[in-house]
This record gives sequence, structure tokens and C-alpha cells, in this order.
Amino acid sequence: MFSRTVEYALRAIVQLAHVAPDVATTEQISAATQVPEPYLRKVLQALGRAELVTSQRGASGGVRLARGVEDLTILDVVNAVDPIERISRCPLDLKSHGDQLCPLHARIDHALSGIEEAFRNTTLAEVLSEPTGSTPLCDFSKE
Amino acid sequence: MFSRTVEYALRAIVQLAHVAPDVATTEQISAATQVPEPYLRKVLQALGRAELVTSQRGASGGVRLARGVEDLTILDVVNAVDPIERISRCPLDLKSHGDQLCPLHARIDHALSGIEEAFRNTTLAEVLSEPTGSTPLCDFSKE
DNA sequence: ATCGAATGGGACATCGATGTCCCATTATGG
DNA sequence: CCATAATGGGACATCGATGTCCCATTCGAT
Repeated sequence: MFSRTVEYALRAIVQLAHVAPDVATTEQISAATQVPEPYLRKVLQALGRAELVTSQRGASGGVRLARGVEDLTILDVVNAVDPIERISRCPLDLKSHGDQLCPLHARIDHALSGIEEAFRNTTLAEVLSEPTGSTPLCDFSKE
Repeated sequence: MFSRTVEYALRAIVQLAHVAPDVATTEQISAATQVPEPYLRKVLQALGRAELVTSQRGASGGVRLARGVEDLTILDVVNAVDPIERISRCPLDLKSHGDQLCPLHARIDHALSGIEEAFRNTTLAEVLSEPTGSTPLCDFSKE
């Protein structure tokens, strides 16, 4: 349903949020999130291009959040690596009705819209401060 | 977001609903839905295994809906070919908290739940009778 | 009975998502 | 200035989703 890449990106961002405003190395993030390190590189690069994180090369470098957790939504992360594709035109491309969706695709798009909205309205701060007792990402028994 | 297979399956089902209770051949459905015929075969076979359609071999055979449109939801179709995978355990599999999801995954799962619910509550009958002027699937200028 | 129409299903082809590897580049710290 | 730590990014490997092909099987019609 959601790509693995999205899952990985969210894990990485949450992990970075935990250590914010410090930097973390790819290796550290990989260890904490159980995302294969070489692939995590790519994901972090994508997050960098989307300007959600900034990175610093060289010794004592690493990656850090580019914004505060209050100003960073799940949707931001999703859109950075694997944007939700809304349905704006009938995929069958029949001109029967201009830009109006047939009921089937209208329903599907509406469902997508619901997800988008839910993700847009959820900031990292909310996820982190949830009073569930469970820490986001589930680990940090150490740390 | 949704696999192409889901899209194809929905198109096929809608098309079958249009001609119900008659049968349609794979070739006819393919033409109406613009789904590549050989692949559509596979999709229809899956729908058959899920008992959403029944098929008849041989001359004047084909495929037809196995249920009435009132009793057939979008979720049925989706689940037949590419079930929505809810998140029931933390993917990181840390024992920190038994079966409780961390806030991040709880949010994601909640979004999935919303989709599931929306699809469960939408029957084919509703999609077909929508008073939008647009016929589902967008074609049938011919009929 | 036989021919042709149609699905059943296995084998194969292609393509993009996922995952790995390697080296260039950049920064820090001694 | 040099060694080392780290990211940047291109090239390649793997795997599953998608798409194609072929033939066996089944049924209807003549």
C-alpha cells in the first residue's frame, strides 16, 4: 500500500527528530531503524533534495532535520520520496466528460484525499509526543 | 498507491456489472476497459478464485458476476486481487510493547483503516447509480 | 464426432522498486 | 598537510509486479 521507501523515510525522520537538533550519521540511523544502510543513503539523499534534512560531509558530519518537528508533517515526508498520486482525470481518457471523474474513480480519489488530509494534519511533533507510552519507532530501549 | 492490478480488476467488475447478468468475454472486457487482454485474463482468474465472478469455458462462454451489485463492494474487489495490508504489529518487531503500535504506525494504520472502511461501504450498485451524469468507466458512449 | 470459441494455467519477458557496491568529494582534527 | 570520517552519486544486482505467449481443456454448434 505504501512503498517500503516511504516507511524507511518516515523511520529515518522520526529517528532524526529524536536526536534533533543534533546530527546523526547514516550508520547510526540505519542501526536504529533497521533500514539497510546503502539504501538508506538514497532515501536520505531524496529527503535532502526535498529540503527536509540537511547534511554535512566529512568527519563529525551527518544528517539533521532542516525544520522543527512542529513544522514537519507526515505528508511532507511521503511527498518527498513517493508522492501520493491523486486521480485528476479518468485514466481511460475518454472525452465523454471533460475533467469530471466517473463515480468509480471519484470514490478512489476521495479515499486518497482522506489519506492526504490525515497525513497533512499530522506533524512529527504530534507523533513524538503521543501519550501512548510507546515511543515512536518502537525502540530506544537504549538511548 | 493502488496497484494497477486493482485498477484493472475494478474496471472489469464495473464492466461486468454493466452487462449483468449476462456474460462477457475477456476480449470484450478488454476492449471496453483498455486493459491488455492477456493480463486481464490473469486478473479475471483471480476474481474467479475469490468467487466474485464465475466463468464458463467454451463457445458462447465468458465471465459474469457471481453476486448482485448490491452485495459487492469495492473492498471485495480490492481484497480479491491485492488486499490492503493493515499494520498489526510494529514492523521493527521490538518487544518494547507487545502488540501495541508506536504512534507513527498507529497513524498510518488508522489511515489504512479509513480506506478500508470507505471501500467496504461502497457497493457496486452505488457506483453505478451515481447521479453524476458520468457513467462509471467513462466510456459506453456506444454501450 | 468434429470444429471453433472461449477460459485455465504454466512458462517466459520486461520494467521499475529495492538493495548493493564503489569511488569521488568534502570536511574535521591532529 | 594528512589521515580519517562522512556524504554524493553513478553503476550494477535482485526481485516482484506487470505484461506476453502458448497450449491444454472445455463447451457449444453444426
